[in-house]
Amino acid sequence: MARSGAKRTAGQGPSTGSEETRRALVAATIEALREEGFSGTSAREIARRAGCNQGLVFYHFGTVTNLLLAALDEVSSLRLTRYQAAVDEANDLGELVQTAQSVFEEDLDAGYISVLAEMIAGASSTPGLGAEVASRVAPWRIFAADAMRDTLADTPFAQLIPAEELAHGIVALYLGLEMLAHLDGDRGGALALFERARQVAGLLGALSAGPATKEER
Amino acid sequence: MARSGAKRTAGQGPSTGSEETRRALVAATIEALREEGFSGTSAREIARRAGCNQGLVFYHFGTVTNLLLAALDEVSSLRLTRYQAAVDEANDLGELVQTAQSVFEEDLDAGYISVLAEMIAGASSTPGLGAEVASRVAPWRIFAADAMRDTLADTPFAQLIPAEELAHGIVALYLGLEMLAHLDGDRGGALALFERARQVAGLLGALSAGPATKEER
DNA sequence: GTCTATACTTGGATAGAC
DNA sequence: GTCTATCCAAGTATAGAC
Repeated sequence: MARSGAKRTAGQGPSTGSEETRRALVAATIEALREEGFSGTSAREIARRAGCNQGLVFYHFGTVTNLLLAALDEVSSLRLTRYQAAVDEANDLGELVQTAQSVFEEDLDAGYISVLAEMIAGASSTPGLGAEVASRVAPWRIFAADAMRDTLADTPFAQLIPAEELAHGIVALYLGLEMLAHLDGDRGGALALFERARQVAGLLGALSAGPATKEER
Repeated sequence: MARSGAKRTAGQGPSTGSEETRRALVAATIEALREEGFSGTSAREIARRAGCNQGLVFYHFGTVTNLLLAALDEVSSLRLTRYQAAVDEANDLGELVQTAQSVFEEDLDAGYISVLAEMIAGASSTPGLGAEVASRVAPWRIFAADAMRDTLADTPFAQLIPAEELAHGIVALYLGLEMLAHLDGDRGGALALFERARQVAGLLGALSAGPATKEER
């Protein structure tokens, strides 16, 4: 709401009024990117969703573009943390795919990947934005590569295809699946693929590990 | 240029002045979508590139959105024809991947998939546009499914994963690879993947067909 | 830090001359 | 069919009051 009252703990507590507004603006930007797309995410639309005045966008972030990037930073940080936690829980390829599916559905529901997709697509329209977005997408690829490396370490696939190449493909596929699912409001196609991947992963796991079921490490 | 002179064969030849202008506008729209993105593709920007007046966008297409869709139709028709020809030439999975790679580079150079990506991303910002875009993307999936079916018909993969599911993934991957390549102006990641896919395809082909090299059908 | 008001620009769309 | 001129809405950004 960003009104004036509601004084904090006075000693500049964990979140000042200013920080509160910044946060509200970032959250509103994520929301707007997801629901209105890049070109629909104007300073006025953001402020409306944040429940504050349009001028605050410029006071706090200077330009709309900066706020868009702050939103992308927020999403990136939020999701990479979540992805890491999810991957840490997975013990084999099958579990990794299973985990990826839950996370994918979260992303779809919350529109996080929409934010990414809108920023990538929107980057063409603003000089210099492409590089900024690219530098924020890079960690996603690094994360995916690390995850691939860890999970495929002692399987024959590590020799067949390098983790970096596979990671590039995984990120691209994830992005593409999100866009298609969002486009026709139907995640069925993507979910069927995850299901199939899980099944194939189980099959491959059984083959490469031999008849032994677990604890062979 | 869309000026008045240059009379045609008088009997309403293969392209009247009107048709010429429509074509110029569509071509300019494709160009603009690729270079300026969805939000940068305004009636004025399009007219500037077409070398004609801004009002003609509305005279010929009613709204900018209609012109955008006409551009998407053009790209879709152009590329599906090309894809079909390419697939018809391929005799096995390896050749199919090889063909897909050339076509992918064409798409990247000409920006055709950028047009698709921008329209998908931009659809969020205009009510009703999503459905229009979706109906124009559907043929791509159908095409991919048919291509998969034909190529995998007598391999064990046909049993392992249905053509429709695979097709959905292929389209998503293609779209995602294009967006990433366009974002950081580097197609290396995508090309490495194609290269790897070709290699794996060769390996799988050899396995599933046995030691025989060709003409086993 | 936040709000109101406003200057300036760009874009969608139409009217009317040619 | 095409162009010029114009209206109106929406967007970015800034100034100044509170």
